[in-house]
Amino acid sequence: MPKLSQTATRKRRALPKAERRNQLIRATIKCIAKKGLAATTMADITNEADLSVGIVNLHFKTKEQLLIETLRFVADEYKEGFDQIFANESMQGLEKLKAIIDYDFSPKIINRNKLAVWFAFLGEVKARPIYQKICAQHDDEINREICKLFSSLLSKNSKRKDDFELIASAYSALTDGLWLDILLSPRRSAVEAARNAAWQYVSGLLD
Amino acid sequence: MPKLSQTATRKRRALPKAERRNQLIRATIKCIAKKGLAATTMADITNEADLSVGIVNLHFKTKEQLLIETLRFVADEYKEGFDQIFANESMQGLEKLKAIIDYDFSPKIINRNKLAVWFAFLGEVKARPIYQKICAQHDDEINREICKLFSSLLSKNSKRKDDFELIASAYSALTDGLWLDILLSPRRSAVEAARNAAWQYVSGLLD
DNA sequence: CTACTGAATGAATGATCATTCATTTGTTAA
DNA sequence: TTAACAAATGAATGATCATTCATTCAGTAG
Repeated sequence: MPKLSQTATRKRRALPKAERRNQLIRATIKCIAKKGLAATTMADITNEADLSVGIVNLHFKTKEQLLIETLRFVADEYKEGFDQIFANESMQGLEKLKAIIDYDFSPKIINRNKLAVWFAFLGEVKARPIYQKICAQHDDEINREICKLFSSLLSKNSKRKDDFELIASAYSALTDGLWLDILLSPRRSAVEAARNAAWQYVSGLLD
Repeated sequence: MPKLSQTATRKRRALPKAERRNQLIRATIKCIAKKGLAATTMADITNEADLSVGIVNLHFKTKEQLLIETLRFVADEYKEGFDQIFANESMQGLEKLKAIIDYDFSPKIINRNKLAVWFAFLGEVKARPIYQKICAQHDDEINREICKLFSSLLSKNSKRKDDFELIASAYSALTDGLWLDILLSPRRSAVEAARNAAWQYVSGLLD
């Protein structure tokens, strides 16, 4: 039985469920970036959110569930911005690819906390099929779009027109690798250099 | 006080220290690949090695130390093979780069357990400076060599000769991204495709 | 104001796990 | 053969942590 009246400085306010869940997910992202996936405890997360320990089990059934939804949150956020660009029919071909590159290295995506979360989960993928599934779902759709884009971009390039699938996966791998680079060595210049590297790869293909 | 005589089926044999340490590191690699870095316990590791729980603290002071040396093991192993190729003076320029690509996608390096270990640690880098340091140490040296290589390869290419640093980091990022790809979707064809993608990138630069 | 609802709290619980160390066993030098 | 040493064992310990749930409290309908 809890003590009767603590000197509780905490203000209690009921928030819409969706907002509480978001608040907890944001706290989880911060904690994973700060302490790592392995070392992040429920107490860390609820402290970061300035809430009580019991609350995770109220809004998410378990810690595992919170982690899964945190991964989904990060993945969905990326995909949403990506889809917006692809849905924009006023852009075509190279212009669209340029927009994707700008997006991939914009402050919205290049956020060290979120990059840390993304790679923390990727690192557990072999052991946790559920993480694998969440990542793969988006990757497949993205890959299909990128493939289409390169297919049309290269259709007039007799030398490379048949390699569009290989090129699309190289492009995606390059982006992943550059993100990892930024996470590992957060030099001020790294983001600009990464964007240039991605752009140079693409423009080199289209000579 | 331990019980006096179990029906112990385990054979006890003193092994040279270095061999026991290697045995434990190999078991750690297997466990991290199977259960993930977060979920791997000392009991898992010592079970996998068919040894008793106390042995890790005998040969490595703590679990953390074992993990650090496991990361170092994987990193060193890669670097050793890389250095061998670079030290071979009978290869030059493009031939050497081709050898590096072959090495990067050879069975020695493309081992899903080791890839899983590598990315598991990378995912914790932001939270654990020591992991960062171990990875960065090799990366810097490797990057310097790759830079030199591209610098000489591109020296006669007036269009790209000044971009060799950008190109070298794109090349390294591409390799990392392709490894990640292989870890995530272990299709039978992925390794061949990855090698081709890397090679295509390089040959595209040299037209 | 009162009663009701359900969000939020946090002490308590029980499970898991790294680490310790007294004891056992293999190895080797005398 | 034996004594001395070092390697290995694994039960016990204590720390950490996720989860539970009785209780508290804020908001609201009547």
